[in-house]
Amino acid sequence: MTVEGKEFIQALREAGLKVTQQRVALLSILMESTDHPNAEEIYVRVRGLDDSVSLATVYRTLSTLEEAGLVQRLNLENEPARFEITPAAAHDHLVDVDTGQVIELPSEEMNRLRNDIAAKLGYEIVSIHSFVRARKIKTSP
Amino acid sequence: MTVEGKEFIQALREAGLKVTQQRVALLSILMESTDHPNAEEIYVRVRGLDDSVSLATVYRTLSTLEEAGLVQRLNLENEPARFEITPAAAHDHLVDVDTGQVIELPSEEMNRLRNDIAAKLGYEIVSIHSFVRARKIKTSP
DNA sequence: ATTCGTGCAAAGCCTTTGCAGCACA
DNA sequence: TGTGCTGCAAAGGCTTTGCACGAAT
Repeated sequence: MTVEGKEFIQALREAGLKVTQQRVALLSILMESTDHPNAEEIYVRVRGLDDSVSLATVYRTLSTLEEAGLVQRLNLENEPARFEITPAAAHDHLVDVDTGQVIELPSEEMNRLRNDIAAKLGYEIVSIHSFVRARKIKTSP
Repeated sequence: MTVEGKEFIQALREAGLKVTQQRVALLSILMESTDHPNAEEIYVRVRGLDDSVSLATVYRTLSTLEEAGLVQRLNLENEPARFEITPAAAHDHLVDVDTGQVIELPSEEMNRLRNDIAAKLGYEIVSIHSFVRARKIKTSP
């Protein structure tokens, strides 16, 4: 399930979830965030829209939305989980080891290859959780 | 840095680490484990060899060895981290969503492709952290 | 009117850390 | 002998949960 524009209100209904102001606020924030924020960061941003939202609800909502397939969780290392709206096409992530910045790595070829490998073992992929830690290559100074 | 046989004693020295019985015990256990155990499981197994080892040391040693490149940490979802001896060739993992079993997915093509993608963005890969959650395909019942 | 979702505060789980003593180099 | 490592127990960080109230259907 993918979400675009403000269609997430309908997406919530389709998932059998109540459309609460907290969920709308959280999804709005997540839609306009491109930096893969963690729960705490989402919490702060959401409170800019609706200062009644609690951190517990942020966590609960993120889990609920993840289960509904609207949101994807990134488990990087040595830091709290980050989140993004489920992208139209699955993609890997690149984490810059020096800056911590997260870059998306869309690649159909990658997805195809992964599916093939799994299929050969008799599996169908449910979800992908992939990131590389990488460093900027120094171009001769 | 890769470890084979009982060469890990030398590997420890090369890393500038003391060769303690706790580290030897832990590495021995990890070498003979193919199921990607977590810290608690490693702890139990290590105590079979040396019942003086504490859980704190297991955690500390795993972190130390990871930093030295001898051990690799797998951060799956909703479960404690799992560990493996750093494999000769990097590989992805497949997690069976029904059984929890972890299967290794070696693929040179995958690694090559990933390197190319990173290189095009001006990055060199430091480490790969990739797994898919997947389900066995039902062959016509 | 029900049911589901929320806020608050407390608890939980995995992991790390301070300190004093011990083992390896 | 000196430095690094360990065990113990306590603390820490992120996340979940019990409960009573409130909001969405």
